[in-house]
Amino acid sequence: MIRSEQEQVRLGSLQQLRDLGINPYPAEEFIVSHRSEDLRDGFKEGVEVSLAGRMMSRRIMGKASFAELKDAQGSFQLYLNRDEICPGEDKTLYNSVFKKLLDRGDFIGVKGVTFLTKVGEPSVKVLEFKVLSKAIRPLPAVKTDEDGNVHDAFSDPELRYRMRYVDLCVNDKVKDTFVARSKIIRTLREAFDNEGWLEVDTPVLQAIPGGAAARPFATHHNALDIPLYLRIANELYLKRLIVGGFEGVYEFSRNFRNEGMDRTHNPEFTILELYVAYKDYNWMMKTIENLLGDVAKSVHGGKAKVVLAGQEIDFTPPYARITMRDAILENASVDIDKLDEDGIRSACKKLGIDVDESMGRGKLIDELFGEKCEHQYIQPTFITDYPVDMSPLTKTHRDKPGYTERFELFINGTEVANAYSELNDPIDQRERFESQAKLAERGDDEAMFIDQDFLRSLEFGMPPTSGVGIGVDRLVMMLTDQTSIQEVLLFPQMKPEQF
RNA sequence: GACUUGGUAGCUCAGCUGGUUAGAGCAUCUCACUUUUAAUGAGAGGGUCCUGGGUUCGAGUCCCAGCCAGGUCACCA
Repeated sequence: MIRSEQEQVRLGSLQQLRDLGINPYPAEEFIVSHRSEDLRDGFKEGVEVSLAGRMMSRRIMGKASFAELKDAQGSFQLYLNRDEICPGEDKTLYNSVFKKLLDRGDFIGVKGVTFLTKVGEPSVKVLEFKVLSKAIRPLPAVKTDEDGNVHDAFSDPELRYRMRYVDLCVNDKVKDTFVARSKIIRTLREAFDNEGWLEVDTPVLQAIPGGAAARPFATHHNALDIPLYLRIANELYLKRLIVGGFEGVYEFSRNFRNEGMDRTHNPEFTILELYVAYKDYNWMMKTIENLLGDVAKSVHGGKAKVVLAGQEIDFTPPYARITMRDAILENASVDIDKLDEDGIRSACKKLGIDVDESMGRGKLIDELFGEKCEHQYIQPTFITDYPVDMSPLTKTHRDKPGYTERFELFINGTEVANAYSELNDPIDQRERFESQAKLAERGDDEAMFIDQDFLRSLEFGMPPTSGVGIGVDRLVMMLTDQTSIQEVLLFPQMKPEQF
């Protein structure tokens, strides 16, 4: 293996540490008394502390030095004085070990006493230090000046995503994004648990990849000798649990779709699915807008207004509600209620939308909405009442024939949530699956598979239920002002690197 | 999948119509420096110019093919 100059120097230092009897990778615990931010809060001088972390920078001034020690909370300044580190004649520990053999990026543990420097910087005067782990590769040397400008940022997206560990070490804002992601998920989970809804785990490996229309990843089970698929959705399993008597179930579901990748799509992604018995989609709209208002506040210090791509998004409920028919009427001047399938098809063609004969009425309406409407909805907006043939798992509308009780939530022109009054009529559900099968014959490769066991479960009776799926990754993007899904996934999908 | 932009030192980037030994800042190494904080001063080393072909007296630069990434589009109800 070819090593760079800097790596060779570090490997040499590693050997010299060993020659001095210092284990660069010790096994024993290092007791930490404080972490950086805790120590800074209510800082007092003269406190004995022990800290551990990564040494991010050093300023050596002859017989004294300063260093930045970075832990999970932040950074803290260390002060080292030769004669306090080495009270006797032997100055090796300071002159050789600290000044020569340690490098930026090494983990060290220190024991010392807190004090304020001349310029008032809270610091630890180090009396003892210990090598905890030697780094062989140099971290990028990112520096921030007194005005907060970042110099020589580690910014190449390919390197950042492939080596997220380095990204997290040197780009503090990256860590903040993932802390926010965790907080968003925790806030959602706490809200559901407070309602008494049950968090469940359902199969990731499925024999029939149902609940959505998407190309699955296929695999094979050797012992059973059958094909299995990574789930594209978990919806049909959660409904079986409502049949089984749970009145509220939810799952943070990692789903897998074998499709294109772009700024808002990764092959694996997380959907929060929630199903609550005896509720309808009107109740779900209220629930979702209140929930997202609270989630926004939880990550923005009590404020429900967030900035996303330079625009302010207000998560304060209530959110605008508009039917799909009215949305299309407003944005494309087409009244879908007055047109049959062929009428809508020719309206699409006039608007320059690419359509073909395999598309049914619902699919045509969906194209029309996707092309002309959805990008208009920047502030949180519920689009309601979708055509029945695009929504094979949704209850028909209580008083609008041909439509369903479904809504999607759009924020910043992107779909964030999709919810229904769930279809619980087993006869109707069977017919819907059959018409999906007909669409498939007609050439629609996104039509759903028929899941006979799911139909059987409905025949045992499912209470009226409302369900929702929330795109967790997209929600995190919107609450952390990120425009790429890769920025909210710790390890976004990449082509394998050649070593 | 299509189009497009890019790939040069550990990191961030220059490198003109092809022309001596490929540059800068930070980082690294050596020396100095006992309160600095983008520490400072002096000096030094460090390169598969993404890979493979081609054109040419001569290629980081031009051409072809490939690899990887970003962006846009398609796809993803």
